[in-house]
Amino acid sequence: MARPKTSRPTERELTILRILWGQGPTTVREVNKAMNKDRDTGYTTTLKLMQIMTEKGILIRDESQRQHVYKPAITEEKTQKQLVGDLLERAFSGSAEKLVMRALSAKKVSAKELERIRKMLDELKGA
Amino acid sequence: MARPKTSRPTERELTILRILWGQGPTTVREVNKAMNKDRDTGYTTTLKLMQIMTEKGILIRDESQRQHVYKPAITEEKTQKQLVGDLLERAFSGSAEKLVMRALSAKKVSAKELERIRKMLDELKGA
DNA sequence: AGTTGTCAACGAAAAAATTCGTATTTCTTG
DNA sequence: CAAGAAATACGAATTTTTTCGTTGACAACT
Repeated sequence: MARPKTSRPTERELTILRILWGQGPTTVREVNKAMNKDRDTGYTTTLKLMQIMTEKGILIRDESQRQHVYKPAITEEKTQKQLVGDLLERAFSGSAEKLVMRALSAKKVSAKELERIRKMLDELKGA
Repeated sequence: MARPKTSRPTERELTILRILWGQGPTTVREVNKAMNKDRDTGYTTTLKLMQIMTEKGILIRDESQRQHVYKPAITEEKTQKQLVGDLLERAFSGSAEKLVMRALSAKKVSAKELERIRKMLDELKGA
């Protein structure tokens, strides 16, 4: 009777998406190879995950070759926006300020990056 | 044969944590009441979740009263930092800049908040 | 043609997360 | 004290997520 309804990618699905974002459209074998740098994962496990993701509409499959080629159905940008927006509500009750604060405390950020973030703030303010 | 150990709270566990952060230490009944504003949830379901969370060490239970009183075992700050740090790695390959950018595009943020975020950046730069 | 290697399809099973019914304990009130 | 209310404990069922073994298709090579 478990009943989640969010269309959020699961843990392993996100791993696959991250690999596809990094490498562009590719085959199960390549994804599985990248997967194994993180954690031992059987080939058929990766295959099954990607088949399920295709059924769910998370991936798109090109079957014109014997080795099917997969790519995300939704852009990296949209997925990331959805994920961070979701965390914003679920863990920060909607406070972007707090989320940003925690993010910057969780990870050391270079001065250069800080500068770019500041520029982004300026642009947002202008708009 | 599913996932290994993740020290990350699950979906429902996070819902409960958020309620406890907002209300302070409280009883199962109160948590369940708040829970039902989001989604229909039986009392025993909430109870069971909180019992499991106590076993896991996520919550601390005060049994001195008949109505046990629960509170988070870890601070809101640490949990949030862990969650956002985790998302940072899993979905943004460690780029805090990108995460902040997506966060600010996912949610409209007031000028006042933007100003406070800027101040935070200044302090980080100083340090 | 037979062997070998690679790949997708399928089904099943294990693990984790979620849900709730029932039993039991404890308190309250008449 | 008895009866009912309210709370916790226990156990099990259900759903989702993750994993992989097995099979069959297909191609390349001998």
